[in-house]
Amino acid sequence: MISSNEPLAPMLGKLCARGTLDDADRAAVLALPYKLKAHDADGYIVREGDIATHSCLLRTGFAYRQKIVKTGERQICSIHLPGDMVDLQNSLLVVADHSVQCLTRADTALIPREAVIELAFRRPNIGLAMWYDTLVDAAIFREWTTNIGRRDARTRLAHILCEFAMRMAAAGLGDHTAYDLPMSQQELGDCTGLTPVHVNRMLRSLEEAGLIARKQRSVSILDWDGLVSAGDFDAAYLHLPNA
Amino acid sequence: MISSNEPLAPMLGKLCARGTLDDADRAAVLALPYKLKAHDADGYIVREGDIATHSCLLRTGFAYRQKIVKTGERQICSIHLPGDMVDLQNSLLVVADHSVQCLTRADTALIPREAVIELAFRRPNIGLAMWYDTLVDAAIFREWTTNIGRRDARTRLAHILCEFAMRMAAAGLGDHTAYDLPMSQQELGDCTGLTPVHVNRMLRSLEEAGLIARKQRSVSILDWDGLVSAGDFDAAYLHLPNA
DNA sequence: CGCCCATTTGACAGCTTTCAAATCGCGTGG
DNA sequence: CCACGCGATTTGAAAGCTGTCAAATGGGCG
Repeated sequence: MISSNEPLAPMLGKLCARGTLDDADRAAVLALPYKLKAHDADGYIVREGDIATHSCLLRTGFAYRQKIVKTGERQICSIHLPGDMVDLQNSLLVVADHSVQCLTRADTALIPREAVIELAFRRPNIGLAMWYDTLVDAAIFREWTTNIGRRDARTRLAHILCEFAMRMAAAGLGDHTAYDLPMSQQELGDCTGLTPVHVNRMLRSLEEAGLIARKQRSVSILDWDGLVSAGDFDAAYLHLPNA
Repeated sequence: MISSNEPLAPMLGKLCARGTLDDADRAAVLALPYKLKAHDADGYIVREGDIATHSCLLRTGFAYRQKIVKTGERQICSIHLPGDMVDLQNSLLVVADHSVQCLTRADTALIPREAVIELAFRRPNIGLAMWYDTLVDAAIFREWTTNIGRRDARTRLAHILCEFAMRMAAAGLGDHTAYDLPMSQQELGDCTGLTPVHVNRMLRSLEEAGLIARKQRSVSILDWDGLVSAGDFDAAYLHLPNA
């Protein structure tokens, strides 16, 4: 068993969920060179336009990908949990087409880009798991496009609450009926293409329907099946291993 | 030089645009086993829920990825041009989380999934180019999420017209000021999260502003800079090689 | 205790949708 | 070569979901 105080252990856990790794693969992952870094809430991990030199593992804390439009509004394209490899996207594409920013204080491990690529092809099991992981990210992007493009506000919010519940549970951060959501209603709006005012109204609607309860930013799901139905949610796109 | 009547030649062209391939790599790509298939307009290449056995190269014609929501409406998540490897996404994820459908009549080459993966890891240059290609797809998904979530209807349409123009030109299907768009206004609406009626009005608005001209489904861009500005368009996310 | 930011609420405006009908384009058949 | 028919496009009017603006309330931190 791998000691959990290995800094790269969360990455190993993620890769094992995305593919099949043998003992030598596991050791190779933990042997990657890295540099630890701490980030404040709202700190940037990557800025749009950056040239990638490192790939980033989110060890603790939450982060999100965002793009800014002409009017100054922003769109959050995905949320990342502890254990996520936040930046395989940008680091292979070289020039970052979006920013990655911290939602909370966070600890990361920066791994040189070349070391990641070298490992991916030296040990195909690992490479396939990493590739798979980036494709799951892509599947989530597609679902978010669909969510914003073709669902009404209430359904969008119910959907995203279901997604977070499933992913938090899969990451071991709470079961799928209760979790702490480290996001403001403004940020929820930036995820769903809504204004914070309307997010507030729709959350209240979900609460009044008895589907969820809120206390500060912790969400309890009182009626999972009801929320799944209200959110038109089908977890297939998350490609979770034990589903 | 590779003979252009090699059925897999379009794939080679795409991969060369996504990475650096030597002669042995090129020969290995063309040596992939494949089966040719013809599709009618609206025919399915992959259906949501399918178990992937083959990866698909779009040799001629246009295709799109789509997801259907509870109300029966659909969201188109991306458009694919001749030469695109339409299904690396689904074939590595195993269970398709979305459908791929033909916009026009199309010819494809089906390549066994295992052969693709084996080649990717046997020849890292090829693997990296394929991985890169899936990441560019992901970058386009993010931009579409942003487009739909945070831009108004007119801007969305101008943006998508710019994207098509750049990609058509990059694929050698017209220059970036005129191209044939094989989509109905209904389908444009499914790309942008709009109704066909509103697509019609906004296209007219772009036309009246002197930015574009339309004749049937062929689009002429009269004022490229104006359309780029109206569409808040920055081609960086397309990660085109010669940009 | 007091400040600051997030949340909440209400009234109103507006962009986009909805519903319907007319027009146009184009392949088919006489 | 022209009439017919069907789907796509176009247009108008009205409804509605979501956004905007503004102010009140609430909670956390120094």
